[in-house]
Amino acid sequence: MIMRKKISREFYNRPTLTIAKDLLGKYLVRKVGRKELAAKIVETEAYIGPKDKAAHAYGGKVTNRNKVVYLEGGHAYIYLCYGINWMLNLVTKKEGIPECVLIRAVEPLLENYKDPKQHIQLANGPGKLCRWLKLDKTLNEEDLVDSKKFWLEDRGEEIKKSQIVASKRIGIDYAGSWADKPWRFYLKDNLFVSRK
DNA sequence: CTCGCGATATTCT
DNA sequence: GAATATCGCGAGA
Repeated sequence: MIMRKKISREFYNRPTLTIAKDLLGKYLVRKVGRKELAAKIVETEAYIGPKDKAAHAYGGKVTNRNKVVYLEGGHAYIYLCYGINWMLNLVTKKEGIPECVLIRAVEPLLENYKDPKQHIQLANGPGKLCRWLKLDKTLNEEDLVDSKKFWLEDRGEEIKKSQIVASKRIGIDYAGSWADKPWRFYLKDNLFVSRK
């Protein structure tokens, strides 16, 4: 018997760095037609609002793209990067505070698979996990607390503090000293994280 | 194995 | 017009 508890609004109304760490070991559930895809989160990055040069909301600016980040915690912020890859973010904190957590890698839950190597390759990167979960702009601005298509679950997995590794974020060298913040978190020794 | 680069579309200057 | 929170391929070592 697997415990399946949908994550509620309160979860998202806490400090963003805390949420980024707590998300490890939680599950994303995505409903496509009759099928349900589930994947365990193994890697995240925090983006802290107006003061974080690497964040889209740096300086408190609002654009058509990033306005979703200003919504109440629990919404999905999905946008296109490099014209090809969708990125999944979870909005945190109250309305008006533009903070979010980028989901960088997940472990797909599969009943059977032939090649373990392929299994790992399915979702070990922010663009790939969106492809696997069939996430695109139609899911942007989706409220994950209410949604019937896409939400998060706690399946009772406990992650010990010693299993969480903090490191620098990836792909944001343009952000100067902000690029050095240890705001990327992943599960130690997990094969599904995007990079070592 | 590592490295370099092109794809491709949305956004901002 | 330039930049971008990436990916996958192909060349070379």
